[in-house]
Amino acid sequence: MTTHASTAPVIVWFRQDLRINDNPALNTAAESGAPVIPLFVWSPEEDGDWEPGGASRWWLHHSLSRLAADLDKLGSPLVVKRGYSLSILRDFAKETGAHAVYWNRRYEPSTIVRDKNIKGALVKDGIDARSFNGNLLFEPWQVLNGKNEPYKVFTAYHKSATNLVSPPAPAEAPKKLKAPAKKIQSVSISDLMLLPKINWAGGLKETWKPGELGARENLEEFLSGIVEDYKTERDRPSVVGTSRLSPHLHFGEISPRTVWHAVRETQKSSKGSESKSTYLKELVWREFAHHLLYHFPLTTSAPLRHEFEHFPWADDKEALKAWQKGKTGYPLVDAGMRELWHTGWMHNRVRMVVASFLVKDLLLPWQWGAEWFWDTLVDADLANNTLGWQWSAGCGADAAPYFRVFNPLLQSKKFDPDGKYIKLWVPELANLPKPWFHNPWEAPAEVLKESGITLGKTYPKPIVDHGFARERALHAFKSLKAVAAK
DNA sequence: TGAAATGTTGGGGCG
DNA sequence: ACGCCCCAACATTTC
Repeated sequence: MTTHASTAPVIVWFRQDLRINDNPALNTAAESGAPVIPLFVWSPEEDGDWEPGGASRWWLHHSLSRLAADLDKLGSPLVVKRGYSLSILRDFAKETGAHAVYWNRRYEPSTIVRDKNIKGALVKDGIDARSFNGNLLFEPWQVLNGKNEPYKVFTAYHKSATNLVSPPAPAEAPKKLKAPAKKIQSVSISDLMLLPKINWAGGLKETWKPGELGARENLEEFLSGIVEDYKTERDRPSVVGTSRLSPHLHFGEISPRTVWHAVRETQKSSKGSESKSTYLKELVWREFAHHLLYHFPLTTSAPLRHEFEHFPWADDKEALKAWQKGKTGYPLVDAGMRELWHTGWMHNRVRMVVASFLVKDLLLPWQWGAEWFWDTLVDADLANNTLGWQWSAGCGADAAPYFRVFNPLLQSKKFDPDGKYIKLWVPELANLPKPWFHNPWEAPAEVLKESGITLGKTYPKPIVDHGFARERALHAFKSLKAVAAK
């Protein structure tokens, strides 16, 4: 095959690396001097229980369009296909005479199995099938403790990982790509039917710019000042105090190496060094999530701590619905759930609050929350989503102890003191004066009347009393310990 | 990356 | 001047 290397094309199989910068698979292909065929295969069935949800599909549609435009400019258009990855890759390699297929790794359990299988089949066909690390700072198998086992505690993982390797500097995009000699059949991105049939994506469109350029812009804006106060401002949902890179990182529109090095670079020269370290640590949390998913693949649906299999979860679909719709009667919770529904994203501080509320106040299974987030988040990511929910439920690695129950009222007063966030997303409370927008159920009758609010009509009464719910949750947890002791 | 309950301390009012 | 009490502020423990 090496004899054909300059004329036989290389297929670059795009997946969750929808960018042309710092893309090892693409760069290796371009540097080989051979014609490069960029390929995307839409095969959601292969994601098993975790087919991309509605918000993710919307994002993917737009991200693919941007990638296609960038690849056009580089000289070799994106080929889009629909079907089973294995048969498409084999047939397509045959059809084009490709001698190689390159891709960047993904780490979801079902993807790993699939990709291993594909690699084996392609190699059997005599094809140079190679995978690269384009999506992580540290490979999950690189970071192990003294006993050669995966870390289960973040601080230990963080220390070990950052001591072990310093992430390589990002590589630039290829200047141009050699196109294959023959024109190649492709379906159009619209044919993949990724966009919703009913147009509910208006809020997403207002909020986001999918694609590599949008990712760059968010990074630039973050670096131009926000990052310096990240440590404190990241906790205030009414403020743009975070990088808002999560969906871009999920789809690989920007590499974690790029973000890591950009932040490190400014850390040398300007202020906010502590805040920048805090941010870098968050990037390592993302790594930790992938590390855990790789080593504990069952945790997408089962608790890592087995005693939680016996947890007495409630089975209340009405309560779930109230939570999903942002009608729990707790303004901060409702604001978060409505922000999610409207924008496909939720501020991280509020994610912790709504997750705690679902799991501890409503006693509903964390898996229900994970599924809802999966469908509604534009940054839905199996590793991060799994870690987040297991952490909130107290059943995961390095999880918040179960008795750590967030008080939605205190969180609201602490992090949204002026109610800006609440009033943005729960406009029916807009006229309520301080402090009653935090806790309308405790507001004097005349205040409610003046603000045009009738509890139970214009805004719900709390669906559960937090004080009672907290005791109930602690009691449920105690029963679990009793079972575990037997 | 929690919150509530309980314990401790120390300043000030007051007899 | 002194002891007592109250209570806010802070610290520690517990869930």
